[in-house]
Amino acid sequence: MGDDTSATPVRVRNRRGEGDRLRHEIVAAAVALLDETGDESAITLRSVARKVGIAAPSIYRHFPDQPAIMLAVVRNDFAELDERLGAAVDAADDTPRARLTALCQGYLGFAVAHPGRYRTMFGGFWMPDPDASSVTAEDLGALGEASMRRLAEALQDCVTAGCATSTDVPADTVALWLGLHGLAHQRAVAPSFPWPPDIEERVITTLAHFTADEGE
Amino acid sequence: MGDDTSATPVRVRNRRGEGDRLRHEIVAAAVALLDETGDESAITLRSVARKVGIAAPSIYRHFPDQPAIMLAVVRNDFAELDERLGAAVDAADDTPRARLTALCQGYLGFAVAHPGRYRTMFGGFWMPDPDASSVTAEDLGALGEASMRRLAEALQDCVTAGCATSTDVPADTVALWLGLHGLAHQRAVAPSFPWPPDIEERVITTLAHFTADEGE
DNA sequence: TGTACATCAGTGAACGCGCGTTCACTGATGTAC
DNA sequence: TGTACATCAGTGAACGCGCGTTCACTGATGTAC
Repeated sequence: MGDDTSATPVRVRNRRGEGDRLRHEIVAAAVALLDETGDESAITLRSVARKVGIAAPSIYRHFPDQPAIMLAVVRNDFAELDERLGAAVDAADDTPRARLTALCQGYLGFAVAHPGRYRTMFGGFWMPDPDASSVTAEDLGALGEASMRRLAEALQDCVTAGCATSTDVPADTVALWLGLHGLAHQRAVAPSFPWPPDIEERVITTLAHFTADEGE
Repeated sequence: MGDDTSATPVRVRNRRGEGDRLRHEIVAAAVALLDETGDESAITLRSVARKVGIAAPSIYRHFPDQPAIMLAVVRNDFAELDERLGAAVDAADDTPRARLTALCQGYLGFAVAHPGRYRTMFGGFWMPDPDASSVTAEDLGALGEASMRRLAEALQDCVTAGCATSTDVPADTVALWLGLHGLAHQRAVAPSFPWPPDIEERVITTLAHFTADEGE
């Protein structure tokens, strides 16, 4: 009945030259599905199309296949993580130790705030077959490099300033990250486990090799 | 014609009272699928039935639904992990430090040997909806308790013997396990990452809080 | 200013697939008499 | 020892579902002349 006033939001087609806006809507809808369900398998081509309010084939104008949507989602999430880490460092006291601590806490905070995203980024759910999808191994390997670099620099600063002991900063950076990841991941996966209240501090302080002569 | 000698293995029906044997065949087939593909989503009710060589509905005589198969697989894997940890401790030198180290190495060795199993056990892929499946939260929570206890006891022995410093053994056990898990999990998920060669030793030694006065 | 036309954003119907699950069944095996 | 029968292990066909992807298309929008 020509119900323009219907409660159902009617999508207005983008104007010429603005077709790229749908791309962002698609990624945003996929991220929203992930946040709502906490389950990356809820992101299907058809569920995303439904969420955006378009026909399923319309997605192909913007993504070559379904894994390409996932890659866009994960890239988006890594960019947000890196942004959060940057903000955490900026807000911290200007000592190497405080900045490294803030970085680690920011990382863990991201995982607590977005467990579904964290599992999708780091959980290894999503290992697309390179022969059958448009996503390459290089696409995947490049993810998270920026955040790892932040961690390495912060730890190096601590060592240089003498507030952390490490004979091999790159290797200890990896070890520190593994501890953070183990905690972030397992809290996302098993939130009902009886986590010790000071587990964050315990993991960070131990793996950062902070020297004892500086207080918290 | 009447090819009893056919190359295709023809399943012989179990005799009366031996129907439980099929249950084990089903679990074994599911584990084999996991080992071959490294992907727990390859374990479907139908793929398992195909692997065993039975009709799909035959599974329902032994499992109420598909998640019940997964639970049986995961329980089987946790039992094997615990067995491996027991063997690792038994084979180690009889010092607390050597035994804790062997335990940690056994844990990591299991993950390297069976990355698909490890990801299925600890990856959080498989969080069945309790309303829609026969698997309960208690079923899941009980998994891995035995192995965690082993770790706690070994760390306590180290502290008692004075070869590790810890003011809170339960919490430090969790932290140690998180480091092991982070490494095991991330190596299973991203094997192409440039892992430092001594990363295992680095993680174990740091998180176990070993005292310096004893050599490797 | 008017109009034909190319371009662009998005659609609707259909495909084949594998999935979990149901139903009524088959036929061999052991058991009671 | 023979036989009727209950039990048990497993089957075959079918269901409805959501998926990714393809195809030929529609109709609004901007542009060239």
